[in-house]
Amino acid sequence: MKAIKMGVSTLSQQAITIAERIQRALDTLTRAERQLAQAILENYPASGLGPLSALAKDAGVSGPTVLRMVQKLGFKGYPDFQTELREELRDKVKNPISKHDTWTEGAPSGHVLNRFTDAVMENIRHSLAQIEPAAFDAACALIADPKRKIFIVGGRISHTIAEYLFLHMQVIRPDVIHVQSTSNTWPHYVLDMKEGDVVVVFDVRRYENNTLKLSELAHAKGAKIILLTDQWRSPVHALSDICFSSRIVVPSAWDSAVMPLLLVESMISAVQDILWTDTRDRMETLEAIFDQTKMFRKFT
Amino acid sequence: MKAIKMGVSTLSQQAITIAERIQRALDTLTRAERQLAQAILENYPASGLGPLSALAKDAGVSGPTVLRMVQKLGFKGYPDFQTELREELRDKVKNPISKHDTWTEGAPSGHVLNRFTDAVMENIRHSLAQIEPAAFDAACALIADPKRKIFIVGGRISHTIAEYLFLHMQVIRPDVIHVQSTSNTWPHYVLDMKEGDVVVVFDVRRYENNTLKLSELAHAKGAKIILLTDQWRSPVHALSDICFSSRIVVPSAWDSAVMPLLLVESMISAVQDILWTDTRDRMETLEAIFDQTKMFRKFT
DNA sequence: CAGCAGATGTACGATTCGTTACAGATACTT
DNA sequence: AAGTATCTGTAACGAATCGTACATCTGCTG
Repeated sequence: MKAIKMGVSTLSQQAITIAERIQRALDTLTRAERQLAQAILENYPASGLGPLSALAKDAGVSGPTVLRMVQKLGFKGYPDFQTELREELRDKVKNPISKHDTWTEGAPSGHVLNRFTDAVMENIRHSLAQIEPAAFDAACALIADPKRKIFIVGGRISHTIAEYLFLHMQVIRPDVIHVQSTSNTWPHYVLDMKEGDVVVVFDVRRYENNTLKLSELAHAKGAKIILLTDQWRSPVHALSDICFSSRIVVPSAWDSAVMPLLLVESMISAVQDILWTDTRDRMETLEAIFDQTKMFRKFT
Repeated sequence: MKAIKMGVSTLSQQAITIAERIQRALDTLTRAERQLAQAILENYPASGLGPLSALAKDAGVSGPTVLRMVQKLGFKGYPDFQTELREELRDKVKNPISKHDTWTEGAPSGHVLNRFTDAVMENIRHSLAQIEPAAFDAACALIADPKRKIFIVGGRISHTIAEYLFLHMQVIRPDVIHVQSTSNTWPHYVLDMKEGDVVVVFDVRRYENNTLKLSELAHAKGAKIILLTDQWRSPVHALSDICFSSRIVVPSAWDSAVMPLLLVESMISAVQDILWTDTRDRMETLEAIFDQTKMFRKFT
C-alpha cells in the first residue's frame, strides 16, 4: 500500500512529445543545433539517453552546443532533458495503444496519410517480390552501355517520371534523349534509332496509342525496349525485351507513381555505379558550369 | 546447483534481449536482487536508463546491489549495462520495417534493390513521424479552396514532382498554374499573384536562387506558401506558412524523391476528397474530350 | 545457541560527466 | 572593406555518479 501519487502524474505533460518540441523549435535553432536535432530525431529516443559527450560526438558537434540547444528547448540542463525523455518512454510503453498501425502519430489511423502510406508500402513489398534481380541487372547493363543511345519515353502523366530518369541519365552519360510521346514531334526521334539502341518506355493505365505506336516502330528498327508499366501491363510488353510491373493501387481516384519512381531511382544508382569513373568527371564539369551560372546557393 | 552457465553462453550476445537475460537469471539472483529485477522489468527499459541511484531507490534497494546484479548478468559495470540497453532500444524502433532483410527474393541482401528499398522505407518512416497531421490538413484545405489560385513551383530536378502535382490538380480544380523557376518567364507569373493565393514550392538540396527569389516576391504579395523540402530545409522555409520536410538520403550519388512524391500523392487524394463533387464533373468532361482525341486505347 | 557464510547497506575515493568561461571563427551590416 | 554580432569549439572547473572497501545483518548449520 504505497501512497498512490498519481493526480500529479497526469501533469506528465501537455501531451506534447519532446520530438515535437524539437521539431517545432527547429526554426529558432542555429546550424550546429539543427544538425544535432536531426541526429537526435534520427534514432529517437535512444541517442538522447546516453551521455552528453556521446551524443555530441555522434552528431558531430561539441558538448556545449548540446547543452545550449537543450536549454533553448526549455530544460534546465541535460539531466533534466534526459529525465523527461525517460518519462516519455515510460508512458509510451505503458500505453498498449495499437502502435504501428499508424505511421504519423497523432493522426487517427483512418487519416489519409496513414491509409495512403499503408497502401504504398504494400505496393512496394508486392512489386519487389515479383522483380527478378537478373532482369534488373540486365536492364542496367543495357542502359550503362555507352555504345547504345538511350531514348526515354513517357505518357501524359508518366512523362514526369520519365523526365526524372532523363535528367539524371543526362548527367551520367552522353546520348540520352527524352522523347515526348504527347507531342507530335516523336516520329522525328524514331528516325534516329538504330539497332541496339535502348528505348525506356513508361506506360501505365490509360495506355496511350502514341506510346504503343512509337514502341512498334522502335521494335521494328531493332531497338531494345525496357518497359516500366503497372500490374496489368501495357500492350507494349509484347514488344519489350525487359518488363517491370509495379503495383500502383492506392486509396485515391488516381494511381501511385511511387513504385515506378523507386525503380527508376534504383536504376540510376546502379547505372551510376557501373559508369562511376566517367560519371564523376561529368559531374565535376557540371559543377563548374553551375558555379559560373550562379544558379545554386553556395552554402547549406 | 549452479552448474550450468558457460558453453552456450557465448551466443547470449545476439538476439537475446536484456529483459530475457534478466528473466533467465532470476533463479540465480538473491532476494534484494530479484526485487530489483522486478522493478527493472516493471517499466522496461526506461528505469534502467536513469542513474544508478534512482533505480536503486525506485526498487527499494541500495546502490551496490544494483551493481552486483548487473555484474552477475555479465556486464562490466552499470554504464556498460546502460549502453547495451540503449542499443537494444535503438534496434527496436528501427525494426518494425526492416524485418524483411531482403525485399526481392533471390537477390543478395547487398543488392542495390534491397539496399535502396531499405533506405526508402526508413525515409518514409522517419519523415511521416515528423509530419503534423494538422499541418497536412491545413495545406490540403488551402489547396482545395476554389477562391485561391494555386501556383506550383519546382526546381531543376524537383520540377518533375511539381509537374506531377500540377497535372493532377489541373483535373481536380481550375486556376492551377505551373511555374518553371528554371525558366526566365517566372516573373510574369508573380505579376498575377494576389493576397490569399497559394504557392506550392518544391525545393530540395542544391537550393536554387530563383526559387528563393520567387518565394520572396510571392510572400511580399501576401501569398500563402506551402513548402516541400528535404530534411535540411530550404531557406524558403523562413517564408513558408506550412513546411513539410522529407528525408531523402539513399545509397546513391543523388537524392530520393520518393517521399516528396508520396506526400504529393496523399495531398492529391485528400484534396480530391474535399472537392469530390466538382472533381467528378470535371473528370467526366475530360473523359469526353479524351474520347474525341482518341488519345487512349479503349480497352483494358 | 554459537558460529559462519552469504547477503545487504553505508561511507568514502576515483572517475566520469555536465557546466561555465573564454577565445576563435563566421556571417551579416554599415 | 572594416566592424559588429552571433555562433561554435576548446579548456578548465565543479558536481554528481560509479565503484570499492568495510561493517552489519540475516539465516542457516552443527
